[in-house]
Amino acid sequence: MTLPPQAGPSGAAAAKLARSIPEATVARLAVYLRMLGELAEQGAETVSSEELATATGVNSAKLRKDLSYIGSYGIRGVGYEVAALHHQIERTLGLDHQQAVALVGVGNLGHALAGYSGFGGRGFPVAALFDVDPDLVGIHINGILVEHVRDIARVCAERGVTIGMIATPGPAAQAVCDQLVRAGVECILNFAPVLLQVPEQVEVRKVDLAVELQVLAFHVARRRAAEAAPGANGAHGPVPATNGSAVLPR
Amino acid sequence: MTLPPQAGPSGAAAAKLARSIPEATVARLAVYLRMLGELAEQGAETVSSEELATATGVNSAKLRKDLSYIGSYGIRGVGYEVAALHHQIERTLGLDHQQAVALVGVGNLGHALAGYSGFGGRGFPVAALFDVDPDLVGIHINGILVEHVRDIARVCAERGVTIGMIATPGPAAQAVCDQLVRAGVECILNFAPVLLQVPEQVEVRKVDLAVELQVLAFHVARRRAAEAAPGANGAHGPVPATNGSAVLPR
DNA sequence: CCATGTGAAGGCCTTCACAGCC
DNA sequence: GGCTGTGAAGGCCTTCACATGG
Repeated sequence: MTLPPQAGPSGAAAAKLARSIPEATVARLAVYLRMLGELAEQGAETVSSEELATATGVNSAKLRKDLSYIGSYGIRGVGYEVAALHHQIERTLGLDHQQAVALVGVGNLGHALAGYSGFGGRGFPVAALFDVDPDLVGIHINGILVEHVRDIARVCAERGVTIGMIATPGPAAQAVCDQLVRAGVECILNFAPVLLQVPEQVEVRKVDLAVELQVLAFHVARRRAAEAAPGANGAHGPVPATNGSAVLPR
Repeated sequence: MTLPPQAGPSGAAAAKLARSIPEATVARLAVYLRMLGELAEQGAETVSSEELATATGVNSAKLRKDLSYIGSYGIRGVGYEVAALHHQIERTLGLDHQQAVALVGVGNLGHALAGYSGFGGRGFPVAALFDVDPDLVGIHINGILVEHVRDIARVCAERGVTIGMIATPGPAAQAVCDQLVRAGVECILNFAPVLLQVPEQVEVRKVDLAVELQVLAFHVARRRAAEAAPGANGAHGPVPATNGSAVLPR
């Protein structure tokens, strides 16, 4: 939001990236990208904003505005060329280069993440696994060796890891985070229920499953309250397609 | 900010819940709640908005405004009583009643979620597990029997399930969702990478791990572009604690 | 004609700044 | 004196509506 990324000017491969794409838009671009992949598989050549918007659950005007941030790749009167748009979004999201991911903490959740095909299949090969538990260090998960947390710096540097995922218990998370930062990791996806302290240049996103459930619990409670008190306003008002947001900043 | 919260009218157990708490606030209340729990364990009696805000990574004014939606439980010149505030937030989020959760899909991710202690420990006991795989149906995970998806309606009704979690592959998700809805589930947490079609009264939140990584990848790419082009603005501008949001509405 | 791309309006949320109360 | 609670201002994002162009 500060920091207008200043387009890569010189050369034929001038990256668009014109000026700061809103965070909300970036998240949706990833969603559009997946749907475009599916459409391509189905043999579609073009999509209209209306179609793509409906398929991904957004308003078509919003979709067009989102796409306008990455340039004008639509054809008026026709729509968007599926393959070209797919390619442009990939470029914008930086998915034209693979990004090696390191996962720290292969307990319950971490083990599942290590085996999650949604990562490697989408350009995020899990390049390293770490834990402190002697029972885990040395084993292989999905063909990847689990190494000791103390080797984070060396291993991440060797394998060019750019993204770290933390799935340790809360109390261990900050120390692990510090290690990752020291190893030069620029972005961290944090599953531990703690606020990570990082230098400004490091980007953190937090996924908090307990918070997700609590937000849902709130909606259950709200509905019950509305049913119990039919008073005043006709309180059965439909859920207004609220915009959930539980991935918190650092 | 319409309608000043109007204290509980009739009866002792008058539900507060005045009028629509912003969605963003609800998510943060859950975060405050966890921190209040930790503070209570450490023996703290009161916290100031400044302390609680710093500990949870938000602005203190925002925190006070958030708390103002659930009523005035602070003491001017002092702060908030930890135990009382904890209790009020629990009430607001509907955590004073346990909510039974059903999890459909105990493959990779689902298996981890079934064993995730962060749920049961926070008032969300996993009351049922479902899958279609004959190798999985019949086994126990964490002491819970895996049942066949075809029994969703009966089992959920029997056990009073109010929240469903879908961790199936994408193509299976919609059918499972329909089953859960038929079983009377009001809220769904969806880990499958598809847009679920539900009746208005059902609330869906989506957690999409691939999207999370793609958003981070974007930031890596952005930073690289900025480094490659030292032009114009002194582009090392710090990442401004962006507000990630990747849990999407239905 | 039909669908994109976009200025302008509107809404929600955050931040400021200070009055009010302990 | 210190900290809460909140009107007001500001910013980001969404939505509308239409000019633009294939």
